[in-house]
Formats: sequence, C-alpha cells, structure tokens
Amino acid sequence: MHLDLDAFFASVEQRDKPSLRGKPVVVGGVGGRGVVSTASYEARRYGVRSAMSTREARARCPHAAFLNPRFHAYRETSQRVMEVLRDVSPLVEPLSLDEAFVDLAASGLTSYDDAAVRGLAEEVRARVVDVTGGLTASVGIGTSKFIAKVASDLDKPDGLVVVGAGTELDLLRPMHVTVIPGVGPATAERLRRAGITTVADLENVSEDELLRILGRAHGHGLFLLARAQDDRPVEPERETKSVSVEGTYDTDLTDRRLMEGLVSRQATHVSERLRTNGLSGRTVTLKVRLHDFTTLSRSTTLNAPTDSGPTIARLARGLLGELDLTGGVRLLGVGVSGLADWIQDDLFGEQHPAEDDDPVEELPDLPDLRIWVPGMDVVHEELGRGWVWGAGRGIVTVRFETSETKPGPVRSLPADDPALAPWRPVTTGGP
DNA sequence: TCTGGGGTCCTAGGACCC
DNA sequence: TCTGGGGTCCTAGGACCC
Repeated sequence: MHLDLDAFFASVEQRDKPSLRGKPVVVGGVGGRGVVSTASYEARRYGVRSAMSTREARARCPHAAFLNPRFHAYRETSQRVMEVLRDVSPLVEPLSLDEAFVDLAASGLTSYDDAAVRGLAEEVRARVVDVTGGLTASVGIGTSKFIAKVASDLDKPDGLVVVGAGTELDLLRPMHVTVIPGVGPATAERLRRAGITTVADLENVSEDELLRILGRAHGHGLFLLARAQDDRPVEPERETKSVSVEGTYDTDLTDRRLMEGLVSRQATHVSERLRTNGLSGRTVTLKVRLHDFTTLSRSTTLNAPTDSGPTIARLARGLLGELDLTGGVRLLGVGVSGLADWIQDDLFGEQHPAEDDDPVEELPDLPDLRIWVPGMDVVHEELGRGWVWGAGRGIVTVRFETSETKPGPVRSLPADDPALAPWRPVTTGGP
C-alpha cells in the first residue's frame, strides 16, 4: 500500500486556520527567491504548482494566502498518520512527511482479495481523517511498491485504487515513461530521442539497448520496472547518510567575510543536528551556487568523524577559500556525510582517570573481552595518537595521525597489545 | 531578481594498494 | 625496457524525489 496525504502542507494550514478553508493557499518560501512547496487544490485551479517560483504563483493567483512552512506542525501530524499505519503492519517505510509504503503482507491480511484489501484501506483512510483532524489521504494498493505508488496517483485527492494482480501491465503500457520513479525530464528526453515515450515502447527495447542509452544501474532498473518487475522490500528503518543545511539569499553575496560568517552559522546548525541524532561524519562538503546558477561543491574528508561545529565550520570556510566567487553567490550550504553511528568519545578527558583504585580481583585479565570501537582514540609509543579504524577477531587496526585529513600509517595490533592497554573501551549503541 | 531545501543514488576519473 | 588486474576510497557533478 502507498499512502499519500493530499496537498499536505496546505491542508494542515487550512485545518489550523479555518478562515483559509475553501480558499487558495500556497505554502513555500515567501521571499523574493522562494518556490512553492504545496498548493491547495483551490490554488491549483489557477495553475499554481509545486516547485513553481512564488513570484509566478503570485502572478497566477494574487488573492491566495502565501504562507511559510510550519514544519513542526507537519511533523506532528505526520507522526500521527505513521502510527495509524504501524497499527496495520510493522513494516512501514515513510518516504517523506506526507507519504509512506506499508507492507500488507506483514499485516493481518492473508490474501490479495479485492474486497478485503479495500476494506482495510478504507479503514485506514477513515482513521487518518480521524487522527489528523480532517485531512484526507489517497491510497494505492498493488503487488509491488511501484504499482502501489502509481495507483495512489490515479484518483487524487481522497481516492482509493486497487490494481488487481495480473493487470499491472495493462495499466502501465499506455502511460508515459515519466510514471516510472527515477524517470525525470533528462531521462525522458534521452528516451524520447530514441523514440521511446510510453511504457509499452520501453518494454519493446532490449536490455542492452537500454543500458547503452541510460547506463548500468538506471538501464537495468528501468528494464525491470517497464515489465512491472519490482521486488524491492518495504524498508522500515533506513539509515541517514548525510546531514546538510543550505540557504538561498534574496540578493547575491559578494563579501567573503560575510559568506564565511554565514557558512560558520550553517556549520553550527549542522553540528547541532548531528548531535541531536547521535551522528558524526568524516566528509564535510561546501555547496555554492553562483549568480548564474552554476553549482559547485567542494569536500574534504577527515581521518576521524566529527560532530564539532567549530571543526565543520573551519573546514567549510577553508573550502570556500578555494573558490572563485567573482560575480556573486546566491546560495551557500554545508553538509556532513560519511556518517558513523558512533561518536568519537574524548578518552583523554578528566572523566576517565587512571585505574589505580578499584581493581577487579576476580577478572584480572580479560583482553578478549575488551571492546575496541572504531573511532576511539589510542596512542602508540612511537607513532603517537591515532584512531581505531577497524576491530575484530582479536586484531585492532589503528590509523595514526599525520595531519587531520592525510591518512597516516596503519598498524594492526593484537587486541591485548600493551600499546593499546592504557585506553579504556567505550560503550556505544552499536552491536 | 526566473529557478527552495532536504535528501538519495549513480557515474567517472584518479590515487592508491596488493 | 614498456608495462596486469583486481579492488577501495575520494572527489565533483548530475539526475531525481518530495
């Protein structure tokens, strides 16, 4: 099942402010360079669409209410909906605040029986209206993620479509290639030049030909989806891969000192979000969009992960210094990727005094039980300070520091090597 | 004053290692 | 005395999604 909340941000605004009900509402950036996130159906009648510039939306529908997003309200409402879905099945994969897949095979449902499936879906839709204070959802049900997602789009808003098993290709064949997730304007144009516009066209192309046109991963994926072959599982817990903050400024920036200050603030924000989520990462990326919309990125990778605001800020400012910014900058952004789910503990800190008192008599020597966590600090008589790079099977691999970003020498030591002995294990949320 | 912000995934080339 | 074949990691950019 795929569930999609109708005009989500705008609907929440109409729910919370009754005077907006039945009227055109546009949620998005209201500044000079803002774009539309969501338009209510009333506003869509005037041609206002997601991703349209707010400037154009104002021209098309001047009497609409233009609102900045209130994410806390959307998050809170979204959580209520996700709870309803998790009551149906433990396998719920949120795609965003307003969308999720639910694996009905992991629910109470025992067969893909039309009446039973519809009954369940209508129950979910009613409960969503209930817990959200009146928001409607469009639901699609199919034998795969792909089909369910296509189905949820067929009868918006407030719709329910069940695609019968075995009828998938009848549905897909006449449709434009852009119904396939991953086929956007660039891919559609490539396909069009090869004479391919519908799913039926796509189905008649050999895999080799598709690989030639689109490359390995994309070509293979499309070959399968064009045949309605999709066995991707519903994944309830996907790990965060990166955290970033960016901003577009109403007028182009030209002052480097100002830009450095803005980048530093963004780095602080990224650091706060990393810490809130117990994350740290090794790669710091600076993103810059120039006055002419060309977009640059520069990144640097540390030897050890960080969640430190000053560190991220210093590296990001350094990357900014490498760029020619003549002509002005419209966007700056800072991100951290290469995330680890552990944080580099400060093992040099005061909270870990030398052992001395409190020896454990019964368990005098347990090198095998020592837990070496990747990222923890160690020290070696000759090589100096380093980090645990990998650990397992009684061997600890340590990378020693020569500079912050240049990898130093790597040494593997037995887990009970005296050179490692002074350092205490850390406990983490890991396995 | 055309063109957001938060993400994911893929590709291609070069460095580096065995 | 003219040069391998993996493999991984890093960087930069691009397509795409909501």
